[in-house]
Amino acid sequence: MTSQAKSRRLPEGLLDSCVAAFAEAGTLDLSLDQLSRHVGISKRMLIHYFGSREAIEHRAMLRLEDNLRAHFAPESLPAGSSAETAVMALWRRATDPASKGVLLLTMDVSRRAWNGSAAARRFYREQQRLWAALLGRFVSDKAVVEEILQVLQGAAVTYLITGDAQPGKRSLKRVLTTWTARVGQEHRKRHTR
Amino acid sequence: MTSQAKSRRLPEGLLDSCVAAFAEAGTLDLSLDQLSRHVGISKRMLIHYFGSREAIEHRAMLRLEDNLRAHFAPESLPAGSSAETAVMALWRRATDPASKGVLLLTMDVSRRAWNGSAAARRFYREQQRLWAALLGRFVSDKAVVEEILQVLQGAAVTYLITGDAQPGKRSLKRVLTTWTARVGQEHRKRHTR
DNA sequence: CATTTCTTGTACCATACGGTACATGACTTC
DNA sequence: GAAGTCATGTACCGTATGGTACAAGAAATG
Repeated sequence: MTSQAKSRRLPEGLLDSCVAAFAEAGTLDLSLDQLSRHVGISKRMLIHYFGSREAIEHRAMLRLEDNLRAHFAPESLPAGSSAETAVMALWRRATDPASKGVLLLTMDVSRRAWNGSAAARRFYREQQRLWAALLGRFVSDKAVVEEILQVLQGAAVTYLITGDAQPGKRSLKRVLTTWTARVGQEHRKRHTR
Repeated sequence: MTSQAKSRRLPEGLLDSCVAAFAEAGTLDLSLDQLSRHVGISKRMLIHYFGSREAIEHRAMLRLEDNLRAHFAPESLPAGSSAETAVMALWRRATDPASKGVLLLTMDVSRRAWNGSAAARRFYREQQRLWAALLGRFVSDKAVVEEILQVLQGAAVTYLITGDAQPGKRSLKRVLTTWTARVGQEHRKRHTR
């Protein structure tokens, strides 16, 4: 017997309902009873379909990963836009009130990651990779991409706790403008030398 | 009857033992049974002294706040050092393996803050204020202080999850060097104009 | 010394959790 | 239509949790 002991084929939309419930709760720490109430199916059947609570969490993470990949796809950004407008668009999308639950949920997964959950760590790594690739389309300097990633994470924490998205926005803008300024400057130097 | 229903005078060192146990666990989510085992006192007596589980958490947060204030006191930094060396020293201290539990614990409090706990929110606000004041001693530009705060938080998340303190270190250094470069440049401009 | 108050251990309670046993009915397949 | 499989509800189990009842010593206080 391999790792997945048993997991029947899920009814249409069940997994999405679970992810939606988790997002609304802003955490994966929903009891099976609460979850079952939310998705309109008995706890009994949840276990029946998924096999275990852990399996629910695991599959929910995978599905969330897919959703995020679609939500933050490169194509969804205005093509050919400057780095600054692109990052600002990303930040606006991340802090969209309608997506707050999703942001909370991803932060909850991050917590599980720093608490040692292997699945959560995988999720985090993948998420970082996704964002790095996305940013890399607009920012050539890898060090700057790295810095933006750090700022984004910190800004998300600040936003979730204080409800204020402005500090993050300002910091991101600062990073981008100083970078573009420096790049332009080096350009000019190289050209006038 | 006011808010604190009952809380006897605590035995010497009890609160510190609790904070130490929380730090070792890296979270406030320790059951009373586990906590009692750690501090060598019965669960019965924990409730007796503190009044409730919630009170334990609350007082532990306050004590942790004191500890951090002492640990990151301005005097503890090399006086008259440059902004960069100061921030690097802070980062080194924050990511000291011996303090990993404390860092985990503060992040756990942050999680409680974004989950709505009023006490945790207060802790977070105070913590931000403390760091901002500390950084303000070395960095005059408030926007830069704000940015460093965001980077620090993001860097802490990255460090806790991946175990790698280098990305944070690099990003912090980047912020500082570009800032000092810009400041020096403006200085020169102003002087040579 | 008698009485009251404080301290502590043991045993317990109610609740919530993830998960299961079992029964019952529906559906398929020969 | 008999036999087996699947889907589902109800009732339950074992465990962990925060917290309490109660009793019995220990210490203070008249």
